[in-house]
Amino acid sequence: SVLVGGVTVTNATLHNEDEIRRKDVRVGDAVVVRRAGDVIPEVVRVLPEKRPPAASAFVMAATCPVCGSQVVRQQDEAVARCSGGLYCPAQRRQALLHFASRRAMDIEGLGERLVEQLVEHDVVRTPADLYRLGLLALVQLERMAEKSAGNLLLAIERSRQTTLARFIYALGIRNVGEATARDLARHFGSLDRLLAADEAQLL
DNA sequence: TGAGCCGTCCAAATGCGCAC
DNA sequence: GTGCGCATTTGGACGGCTCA
Repeated sequence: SVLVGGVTVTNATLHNEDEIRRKDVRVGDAVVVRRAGDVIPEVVRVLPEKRPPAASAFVMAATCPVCGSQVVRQQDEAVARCSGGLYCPAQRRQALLHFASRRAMDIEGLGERLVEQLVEHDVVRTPADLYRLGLLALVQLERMAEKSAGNLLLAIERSRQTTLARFIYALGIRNVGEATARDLARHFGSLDRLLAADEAQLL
């Protein structure tokens, strides 16, 4: 951690692998960090005069550190992704977090720590599993007593009453954000018609 | 009861794909 | 080329809750 403008910074973004190469950032380098906006810390440049002799170049991992699946980077894309899909616990966690987020299904109380536990204990594998959760399973978890468990179950129940647009957005399909989800919902009108359109496309 | 934990929200910047 | 939408990044404030 370092102090930048009176704020402790523990991590700073470098955007992607290409950016690391463009700025020639190596492991062990001293760097200049600036705050973009209120809080976002950004690595601006390297201080070459402070580079340790043993500084090594960054090498992107070939396999996912969580599930061991191959790391794939499509041609013309900047991002490298784990190819494990929902088999990968890290991807499962993020899918659940996105599903529950306020702008998606808005399940209050389902945050990072709780999702972490649900995935770790294999209680929840897909978002659909959330709707099969019971009080007994929840109160086994850390920092989850009856009050919290009850509140969470209520929030999950409430989320059943949602809009088609929110549901589509909650699925976490790449390149389908809120605006696209709204467009799809407006165009198809119902989930059945959307699914039917999908099947018609496959035939 | 109070300390500490947890979840949520927000800010600005940037990369990228795509439509026009 | 421009504009839009999506995704992602981090720290701090705040309210609700758990637990010793």
